Amino acid sequence: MSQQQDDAMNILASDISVKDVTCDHDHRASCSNCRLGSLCLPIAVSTEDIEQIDNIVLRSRPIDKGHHLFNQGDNFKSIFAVRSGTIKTYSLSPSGKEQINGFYMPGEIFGMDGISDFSHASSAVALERSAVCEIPYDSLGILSNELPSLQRHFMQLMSREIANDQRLISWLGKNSADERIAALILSLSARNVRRKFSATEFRLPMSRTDIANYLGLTIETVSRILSKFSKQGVIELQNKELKISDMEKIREIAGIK
Amino acid sequence: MSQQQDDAMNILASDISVKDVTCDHDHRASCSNCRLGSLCLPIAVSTEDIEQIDNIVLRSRPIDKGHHLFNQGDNFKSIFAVRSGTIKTYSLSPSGKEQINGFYMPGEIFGMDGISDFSHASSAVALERSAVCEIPYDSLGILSNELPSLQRHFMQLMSREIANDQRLISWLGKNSADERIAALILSLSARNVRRKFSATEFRLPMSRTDIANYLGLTIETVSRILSKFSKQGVIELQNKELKISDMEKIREIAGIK
DNA sequence: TGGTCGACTTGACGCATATCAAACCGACCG
DNA sequence: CGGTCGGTTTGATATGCGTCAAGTCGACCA
Repeated sequence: MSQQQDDAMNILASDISVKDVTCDHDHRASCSNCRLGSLCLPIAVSTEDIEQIDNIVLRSRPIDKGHHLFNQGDNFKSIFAVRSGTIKTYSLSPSGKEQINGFYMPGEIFGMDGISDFSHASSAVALERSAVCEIPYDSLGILSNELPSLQRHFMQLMSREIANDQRLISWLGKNSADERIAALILSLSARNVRRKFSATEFRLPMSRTDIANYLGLTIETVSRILSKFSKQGVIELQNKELKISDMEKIREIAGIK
Repeated sequence: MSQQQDDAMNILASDISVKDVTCDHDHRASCSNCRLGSLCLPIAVSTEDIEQIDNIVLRSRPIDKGHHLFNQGDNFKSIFAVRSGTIKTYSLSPSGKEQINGFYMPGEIFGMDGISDFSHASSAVALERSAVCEIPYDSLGILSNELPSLQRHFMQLMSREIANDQRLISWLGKNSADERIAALILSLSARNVRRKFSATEFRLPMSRTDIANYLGLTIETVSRILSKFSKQGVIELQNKELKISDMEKIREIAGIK
């Protein structure tokens, strides 16, 4: 593996936070100087407005791998933005089966499924050491009244979540295991690009089990298909370090997504 | 089939609109006297507020079966509420395959996937003669500033859409064809109940092809399973007229949803 | 150094669902 | 009345993925 790749991986895995968060309550980072700003905040929001937002956002100390931000059924108080690391959300069916609803990476917002009935419909857990910003929903509502652009932005965020979910529904419904996995790889790649990292080399932050669960497959199938892709030369994979060797081919497998 | 059932079917199929909409521009029906009011409007909204909402809502003449309300890629202007009939939304993959995203019945809201980038991510078509209320998004934004409860309600609606989609993701990912079909039947039944109609006898407003597409199955599998359910005596089915004979059994098949 | 454990890989086999093909049925039309 | 057509049902066969089982690899620890 190249040094350049190592660098990209390290940046991806640890991102902004690692040095910032060594103190218990890190209030130094703010929305205005956050490197993710334009991803998570409305572009339309002016500098003064950002300061107001800053005032309501709570910044947590780092969340260790495996620790929960909230659990299914908890009272809904806040939505969250990922600052570093990866968060997965999942729900348990009445019979106790886990279903992963999404993976959230830096700059992405989650927890919006709790708004409708003031109780979280899913649980959120850190897949690696992560940091998040917590945005209390009450404060957000009040602030939205003063900042129409903020309100619009949140509608847009929720709308995007809806569109994303519906795209996932399409994949799951009628695509083969090959297509699903290729599509996931492309999704991770695109989100990496959005954060100005490599489109072709990154670390899979989740386990094979999580990938399988998310895509509605078994872990064996995921493993087999990743091996097949490797043998075909479209990817290179060592543990969780992924390199896309043939982007065109991946797109083709995914159905030109 | 009983007379009572016939009545229920007719009401379900035609609902409020048929007599109202024979004139070209029907402005008589209003949110305040709409029988669906409490389903689609915020319960918290007061009577005076409803009048304000009334002012921004456009009521369309009936949409004939097969006609579109909007197409994928169209500029986003409004969201819609179903007054009568059934609307399906679907998107086309780059390769041209259709994927149905949802079926919307009276009192339900759709079109919210267009907010994020001002362009509809899906198309909406009437499965039968239907009527809808169109709510211009601009007016809604302005009005929301004056009516905080309206804004909250819309956040809730979108949140519910997210939660619904995520539930669908769970079904599609890891459930058998039997479970999917049983779950769809239960969903239709529950939505009927919500509108104060029969839980056990109603008309399937969509074709077998649509059911198959929505659930990620083939039409043959859908047909076979519906036949099997009939033979087992858990449902009775003649064309699109459905009667649930053994609700417990359906729940059991669906996995106690 | 060797041992254990969890995450992952690989192989053999079976089943659920897709695919292919044909027949049925009601609606509409000449 | 017969003919055609779209939507649906039913049957025979193929296959993709799940299931079960065994094996590999790396991390951690005594």
